[in-house]
Amino acid sequence: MAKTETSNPPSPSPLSRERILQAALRLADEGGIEALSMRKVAQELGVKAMSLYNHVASKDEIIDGIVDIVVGKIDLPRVDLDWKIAMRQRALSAHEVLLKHPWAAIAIMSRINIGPAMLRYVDRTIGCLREAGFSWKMADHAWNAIDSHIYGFTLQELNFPIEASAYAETAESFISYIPPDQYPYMHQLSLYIMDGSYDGLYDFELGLDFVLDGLDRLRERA
Amino acid sequence: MAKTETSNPPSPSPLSRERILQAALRLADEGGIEALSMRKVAQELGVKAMSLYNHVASKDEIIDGIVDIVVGKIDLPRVDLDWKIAMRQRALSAHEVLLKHPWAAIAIMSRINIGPAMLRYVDRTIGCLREAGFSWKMADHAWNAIDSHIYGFTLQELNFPIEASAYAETAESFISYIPPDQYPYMHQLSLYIMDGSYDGLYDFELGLDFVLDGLDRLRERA
DNA sequence: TCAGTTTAACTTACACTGTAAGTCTGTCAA
DNA sequence: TTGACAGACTTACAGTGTAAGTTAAACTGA
Repeated sequence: MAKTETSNPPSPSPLSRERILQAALRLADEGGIEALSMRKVAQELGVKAMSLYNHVASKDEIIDGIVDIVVGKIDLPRVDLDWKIAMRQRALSAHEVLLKHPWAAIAIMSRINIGPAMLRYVDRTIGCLREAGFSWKMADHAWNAIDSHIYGFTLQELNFPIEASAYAETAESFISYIPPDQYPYMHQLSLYIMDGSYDGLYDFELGLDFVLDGLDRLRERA
Repeated sequence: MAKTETSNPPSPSPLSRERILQAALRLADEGGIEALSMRKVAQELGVKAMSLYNHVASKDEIIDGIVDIVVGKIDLPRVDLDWKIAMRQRALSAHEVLLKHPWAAIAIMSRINIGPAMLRYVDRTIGCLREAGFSWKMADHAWNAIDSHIYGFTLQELNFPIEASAYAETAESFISYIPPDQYPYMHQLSLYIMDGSYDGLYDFELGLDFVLDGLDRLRERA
């Protein structure tokens, strides 16, 4: 007899670690990481929860996996460029990627991640700084200072609306919690944001340049 | 008849929002925020879970409450000091407090917090900067840049051992994940940490000063 | 003093979570 | 044809937050 057409792919779409991670990533992007459950991932793939365990060891492994996928989207620093330009590009790319996956920054900061993309990312960063003349110790400190700004800034940003127009609205809805007699400065600032004389948006590059310039002076002194 | 001795305090230790928050804070400090459940908090107080709802609206309100308690422990910036000194003291105090309550940094960064301690903390910070001559907009940006460093640095730090000796051990346990051919720079750096030629500890004040110095130059230029 | 109201505890129940453990079925090699 | 195995399945358990209803004690006004 002729073989059935199912013999090539044993099922219309066989489960795999890759397909599970993609589905989980989709769910996290849509509803945040707290919307991620084994049952929902399974449902997304037309399968029961326990079937996932044939391909991944645990939910933690799934989260580690999608974190590494996201980290893999960050542009690696180019060693052929001036270190400051390379670090700036890397930071801007990281900032952009983390905004696209709002759950990711916290996931990265609250767990130890040693996926391949993360290791490559850190290795290239330290390498770029080392080649620029930083000592091992200073390269390590520089990387830490830059990333402190990337993650700290982005996390603060994610707690607030990104759009300037929404910002004025948000200020308006919060102003009732900020009586002028108790919190005079915050009250005043909120008024400025509400009447549009200031968009309230922060500038990622401002703090980034403070750090990069400081590192530059340190490098020249050495 | 004489009144029973229970008439003064109706029970040996009546439940209250305050007592609930203290118990929750204790639990979070001991086992992290994921160890915090309504049932465990209740048990800690010799009571059943649902009784807590007579005093707090939800688990979220408890978390908001303990976050605000922790924020309240941070030294407020003193307006009578030079802004840079005041901001440095505030940052060091925040860093110290966040290390004492390792769950708090993430809780602060991943939720909108408008408790009284937080409002006072932000108000005094903006006020201090405003009195130092920053415009409203620049005061806002300055506050954001400084806090990006505080939270970003502390969160990275919390994922790693604080003790120098533990650092070398940690490097040793992770080195097998870092083959030298794939991650040459990280491998090298790990070796330096393992053999003790570098303690691997980061310096909170390094990045902090980059930000403060950058802000200072901005202020002088205005 | 007694009835009525209020407070704050209680129990029960529901829908959800991650995952340990065991079962069934279809494909392939020998 | 048979045995192995992979990969799906079901069931079950201990945990979660909290909606809903109940009970018992304490305070209040007549």
